[in-house]
Amino acid sequence: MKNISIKDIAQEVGVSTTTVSFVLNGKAKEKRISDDLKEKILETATRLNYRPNQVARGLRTGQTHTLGLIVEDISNPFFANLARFVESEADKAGYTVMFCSTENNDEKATSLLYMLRHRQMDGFIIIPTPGLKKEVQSLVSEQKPVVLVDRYFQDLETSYVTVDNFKGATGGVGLLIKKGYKKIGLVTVDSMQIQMMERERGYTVSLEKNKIKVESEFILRIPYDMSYENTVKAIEGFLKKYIGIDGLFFTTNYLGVAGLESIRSLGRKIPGEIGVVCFDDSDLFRLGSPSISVVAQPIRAIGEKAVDLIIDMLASKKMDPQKVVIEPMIIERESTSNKVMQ
Amino acid sequence: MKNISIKDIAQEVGVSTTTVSFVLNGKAKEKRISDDLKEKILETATRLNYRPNQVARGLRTGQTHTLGLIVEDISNPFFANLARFVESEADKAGYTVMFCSTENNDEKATSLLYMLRHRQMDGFIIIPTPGLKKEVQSLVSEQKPVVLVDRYFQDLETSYVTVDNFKGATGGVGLLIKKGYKKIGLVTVDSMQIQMMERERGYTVSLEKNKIKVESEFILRIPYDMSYENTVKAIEGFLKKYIGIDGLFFTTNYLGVAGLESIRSLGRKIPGEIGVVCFDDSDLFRLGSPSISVVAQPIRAIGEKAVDLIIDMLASKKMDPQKVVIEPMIIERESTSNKVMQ
DNA sequence: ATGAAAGCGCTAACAG
DNA sequence: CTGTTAGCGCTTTCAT
Repeated sequence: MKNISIKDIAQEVGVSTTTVSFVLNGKAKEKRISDDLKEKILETATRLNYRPNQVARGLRTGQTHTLGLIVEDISNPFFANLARFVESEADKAGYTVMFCSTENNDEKATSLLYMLRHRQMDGFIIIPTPGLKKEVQSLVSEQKPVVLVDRYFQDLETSYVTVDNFKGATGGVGLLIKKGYKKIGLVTVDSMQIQMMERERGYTVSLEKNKIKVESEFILRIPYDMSYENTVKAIEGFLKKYIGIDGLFFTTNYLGVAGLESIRSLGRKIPGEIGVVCFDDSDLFRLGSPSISVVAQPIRAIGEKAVDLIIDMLASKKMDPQKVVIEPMIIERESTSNKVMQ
Repeated sequence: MKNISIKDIAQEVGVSTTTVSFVLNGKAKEKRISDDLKEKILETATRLNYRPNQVARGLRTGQTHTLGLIVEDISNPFFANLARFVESEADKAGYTVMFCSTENNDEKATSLLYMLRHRQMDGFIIIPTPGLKKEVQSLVSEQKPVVLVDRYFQDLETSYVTVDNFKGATGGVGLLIKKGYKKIGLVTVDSMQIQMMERERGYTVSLEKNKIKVESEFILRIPYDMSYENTVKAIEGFLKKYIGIDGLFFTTNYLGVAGLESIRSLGRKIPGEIGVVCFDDSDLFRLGSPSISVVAQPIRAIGEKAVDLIIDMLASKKMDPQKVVIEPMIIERESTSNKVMQ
């Protein structure tokens, strides 16, 4: 059974494809096509089970009604949730989303971006890898709708949606300090990307404000591509080396997960021996025992805002950079009970 | 800056678009185009930064090199991981994937499937909703490459990839029995879908084989669309009503998560007062305290197999139904320590 | 060894 | 009120 086209309908009804196209695109009124004919065309389309070929339409109109979403890793709960909200918000506006994961690899990201461009995406929502600046740059200079999410490039004028990373980290570390933890370590990604730098800055400033000396050995930087097992080992080694550490701030979810595994395997007690706060929330942090205090990102708001910005750009044809910063939420749980209480 | 097309290259070099197309598609040899010309065309294409328009190519060739993946909920870790493996396996074969979530809603699934068809996907990997049989049926009868995953329709001949749900459930419940738990409850989805029916059958048969009477009140069925909060409450009520229950088998990950929350809020101890096994693995189950024994699905194998089946169909044009059943893994953890040991 | 031309399915300016 | 026609960018048959 071959796909039936607008031509088949035209033939069946005995009119031209133009007329059919007009009716099908709701321009019957505008083009003053008789109601009788309109009905007949509509009825025939339904009867033949007509499905417009979006590829052809895309070629003709230059609009595919598809958005490209480039994330770091679709299996990471943060990005998986983001994807879900992006998908449903885009759907409301009649757009579909094409997802891809970069694994934070520049080459992969670049080729993914090319691929999406070849496929004529109408807009791009991108969690950029560190070296993607040039590619994003060219997208912007070609006036394509782009919104960066989670991170951005400081010296590149683009729209972006991100959480206030500095404030989140300050709040998270502040919570540990408030509860009496004094020797607080930081476990972060070995990356110069803005979101991580800001979280680290939040950590540093929070300590300084509380007159706690910042010890650079208390900062552990894990390369992004380190395996899960090695990450667990690295954190174990770190904790064994700096016995004095009584609190830990993780700058992202998967580091927190690995950290919990390390702490458990060392047999240390949370919060008795070590207080813990992690950036990003998850089932494990919420329901694990003990539950883990977190800096939670309002993922729904981030995803919806990113889509809304793109849709606005598409509608208005104005690409002026919009910078949206959303407030994170500090959620206090068992992992930061008062230190003195222990 | 407008996108440059094959025509621009032809003009620049001073040949026809045909020649350019041949060279670009690696048919230079076959068409015996001179090496000089070939080089010149290639060089010009690179210099002008030519990017083929895949929409146009798709219209012409009828192949979009895109697969549609319809999952239940992209934010569920099982599906998020599946998506990731599907994506990377498809990428190896030069295909891109378009993801959509149905939320197990028939209408949404139907319209998503239409949408993907309009966009001329070359193949479909589908986690079907209960009422999607007709749509899948028509896909199959139109000789489109389709693979169902996680579940399938018993009276519809299609390719599918699924785990051995019966065996997994038997093993999971068997583990509880082996450890001395006698009054085992089942928390499942109120659904007639095959994967859930098989898991329930595994539960029943496992009890029967061990001469334990199956009490229908010990089976709690939660509607798919019940909110998380209400699910937690329902499980709490269930546990309060049937005090005798000393073991619980959850047929899917999100029910397990809700169940842990219920058990925690009732203050019951795992495994002291209640043993727990859940279908599907996650960070929470692996790292929570206590850790939870699970029936884990080899997600990577499932995703890769599904893609391979589609790619084979595409290559061979043979759509014969392939039925792949993969072995689940029983992972024993703290939540099923010997009952007598407590 | 290379090019002309048709056509994939759809839209829209222009004609009438 | 409806039809003719050109064309989106690409592939491919047929001709030369």
